[in-house]
Amino acid sequence: MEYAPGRPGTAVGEQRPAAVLEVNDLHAAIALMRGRGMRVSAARRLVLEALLAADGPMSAEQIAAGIGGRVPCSDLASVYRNLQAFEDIGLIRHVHLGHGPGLHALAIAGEREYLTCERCADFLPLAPSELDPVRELIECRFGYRASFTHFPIVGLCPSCVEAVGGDR
Amino acid sequence: MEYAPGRPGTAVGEQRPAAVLEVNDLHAAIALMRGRGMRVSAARRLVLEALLAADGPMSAEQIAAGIGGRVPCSDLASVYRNLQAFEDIGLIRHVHLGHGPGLHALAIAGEREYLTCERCADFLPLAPSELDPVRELIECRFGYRASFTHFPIVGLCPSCVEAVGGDR
DNA sequence: TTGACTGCAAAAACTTTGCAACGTC
DNA sequence: GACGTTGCAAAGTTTTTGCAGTCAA
Repeated sequence: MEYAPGRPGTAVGEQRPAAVLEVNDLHAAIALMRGRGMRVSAARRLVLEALLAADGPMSAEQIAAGIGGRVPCSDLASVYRNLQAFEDIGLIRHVHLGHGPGLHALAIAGEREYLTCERCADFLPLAPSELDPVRELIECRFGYRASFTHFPIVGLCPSCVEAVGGDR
Repeated sequence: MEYAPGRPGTAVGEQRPAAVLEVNDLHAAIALMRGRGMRVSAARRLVLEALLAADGPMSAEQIAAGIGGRVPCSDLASVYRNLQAFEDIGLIRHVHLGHGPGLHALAIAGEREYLTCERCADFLPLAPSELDPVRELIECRFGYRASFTHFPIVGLCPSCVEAVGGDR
């Protein structure tokens, strides 16, 4: 069974926050790479195209396999290296939605934080501002400044809450 | 969430058995095992002793190495199998405090939820009731019923908030 | 006695690294 | 032409599985 990323549930927070990077297409991403002194290779283009075509975070393996497996994409090791390089310049970020491989997504229009369901693996991307009240409550009570960009809030989504009943 | 490509036994977030009541010593744990039809072997005793002696969650490797490395403990594969078995009956649970191996702890006197620091790896165990206000806020706003037993709240601890300054 | 459990070995899943050849600037 | 990047191979880390022998009930 595959992890099946790229299927956000009922998007509560789909209003795009103020763009941080303005990376809204391949050319902008490439411009950013050039600006940082990175070379623009075919392998890197393919990684970016896969991420742009996806509707959610992808695993390195999915990216290496190419979009829908059609594209004879680059080597998995190169994909990992490039994901790291892209993350270093802030072009992408990765998130751990439960067990399994880390998932990568473009850092388009700023950060995303996640709620994810441990039962059905659905996830809900949010703009950080939407979780600010949660963050404030946690910092007020425990002093910790929480971030849900890299490790999400895990729990049961509304459907699964209903499915498993009121308890638990 | 559950990423389990052909790997039975990695189910995350399956409905767990009712929380273990007052497993506060080796005998109670053994009684629970017997009650569930499990055999009580030397290897299993060692795992339990290591967890009882620990002052926090342990990795499988630490458990296999024995308490302080003194005990010629059991095989790592058996440790993993037994941790799985113990978790199946609700005797222990495991948590992912950042990258690295999963960490295991007895489910003594109910659950523990965690806040963990992504900078210094410190963690703060809490009784679930302490996080109920956070849970309520999340469920009210997004419908998700969050649980921080398996994946903690990740962020910066008070010391690291101070160390990195006001901005993040 | 029986079959659950163990230790050992091997492998799977995910990720990183070394290196010679290649392709971008 | 220089050197950053690639693909291949190998290895590292964490966890799982197969198997024959062992041991708890």
